[in-house]
Amino acid sequence: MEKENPLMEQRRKKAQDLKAMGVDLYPAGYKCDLSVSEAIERFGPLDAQSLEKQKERYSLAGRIMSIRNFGKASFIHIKDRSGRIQAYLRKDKLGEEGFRIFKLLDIGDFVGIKGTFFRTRTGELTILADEITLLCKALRPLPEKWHGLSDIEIRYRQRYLDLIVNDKVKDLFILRSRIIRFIREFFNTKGFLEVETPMMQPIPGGATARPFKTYHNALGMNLYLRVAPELYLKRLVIGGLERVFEINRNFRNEGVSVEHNPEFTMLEFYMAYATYEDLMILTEELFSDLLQEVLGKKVIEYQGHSIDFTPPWRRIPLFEALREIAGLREEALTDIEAAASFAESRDIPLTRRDSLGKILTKIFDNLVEPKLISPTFIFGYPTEVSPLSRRNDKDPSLTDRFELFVGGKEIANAFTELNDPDDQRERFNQQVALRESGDDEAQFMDEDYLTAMEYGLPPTAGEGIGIDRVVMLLTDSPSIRDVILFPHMRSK
RNA sequence: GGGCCGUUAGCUCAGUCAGGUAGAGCAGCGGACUUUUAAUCCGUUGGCCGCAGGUUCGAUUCCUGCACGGCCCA
Repeated sequence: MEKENPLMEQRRKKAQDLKAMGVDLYPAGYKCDLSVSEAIERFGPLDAQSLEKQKERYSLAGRIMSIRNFGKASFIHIKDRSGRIQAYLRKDKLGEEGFRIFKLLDIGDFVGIKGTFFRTRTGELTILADEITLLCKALRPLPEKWHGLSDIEIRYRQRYLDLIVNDKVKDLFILRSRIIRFIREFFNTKGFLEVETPMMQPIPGGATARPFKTYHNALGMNLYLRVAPELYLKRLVIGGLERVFEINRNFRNEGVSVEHNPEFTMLEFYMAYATYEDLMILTEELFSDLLQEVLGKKVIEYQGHSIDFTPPWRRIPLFEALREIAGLREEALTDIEAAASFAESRDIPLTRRDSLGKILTKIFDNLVEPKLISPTFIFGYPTEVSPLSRRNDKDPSLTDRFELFVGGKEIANAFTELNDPDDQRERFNQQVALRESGDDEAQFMDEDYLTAMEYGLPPTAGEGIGIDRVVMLLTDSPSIRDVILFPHMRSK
């Protein structure tokens, strides 16, 4: 157990004194007449004279955030979920004993306050307390009032302190919640059914990523935390649900960075009878409505860039982007040697087993992706890197797939689904071959999914959108850790 | 995994270049103060200087290793 610092000893002493006076340090509940914002809404518009006439008493509750003492009177600010408000405590109003109890309270304690509202000399709406009730004694001191809490490590590890002290952090997570609520409503309105599919899967599929492994004792089997819900959602489309979506966590066993957390929130949705081109239009509508709803505008500022989401967005074939933006010569698109030497000339590291598609992907990630600031659909991905996507009718070496890039980040991945079970089997076989040659991100053979597919997956298009990255964009956050309440950290 | 940077009081930070046993503001504690709001004024407590070694008469400071964090790269 950690040694208590002197500040905590003093607080414990005060707690003892309060207890000795018969004060309950941790009472159950408190009846609040108003939240802080309701109080401000109701009494904020009134001037000093009209407030004088209001004789009704109201109760509020919150955490003490500051105390300014004046001998026989004090000003404090208390904060609840909705805001902060000042309270004025006077010895002649609280009484001898009430004031003595108040003097034993600290910043960080929760209190209930009952009284009437008035306006101070400087015009601030304030509750004049005639009763103060301790609701919870805090034994540890809060971070400092002026500089607040800025140590990034403490902010992430003890997010509750960050939330108490940094109002902007609270606002950000409220916005995150509104974003997710809007997305949910958007899909519900369009006739999509929200579903939940397994987080623990016997065969991890649906994405090119390394899974976390776990073990089920009673069943005596290995399970994997899902890297994507994709194959289960498509089983539901086979089952006739036709329009489904899921907003939930995916787990990928990879390093952490400003753009990666091992568990992250993904939206996936599937729409029968649609194509990936229909999804481009749907995605434009989703974002443009989302921004209008939660920000009231369609243009955002992200890390110094102004980004306009007004549709339509740019659509660039992958190979054209590689030529025009990365500066790759035409022949390197089909010649692995030329592509590899181009990559090496730009200091892009390759491994020996990298296929042409992999090399082109790496060139894209390094040279094109960072430059795609305004919303851009890149489409026409090679079949070999798209094992679940339908082949393009005109060029079967490519698939009907797009990725959406905004602010130099990949935000969404979508395609017309491969629904030919024989082709799917071949693609799985290729993945298995990759895995056997040492690529532990390659996918597994999934016979159960193939069986489902043999019953008939209607023509369908599906898309995944990284929710954390969307929240990063809309809150101008440089790191994914800023938009996840409890980002993963090494244990100390 | 590699490179660079950081870790000093509850919080925010000086001090480290040039080694001599640690400072400020806020918070806390004591005192004055019944309309303040970073309240003010007087006084004052508080530190394994991330951890472990090494060099040295002496290390928060120099060296090495480790831990945790940040950024960049893989």
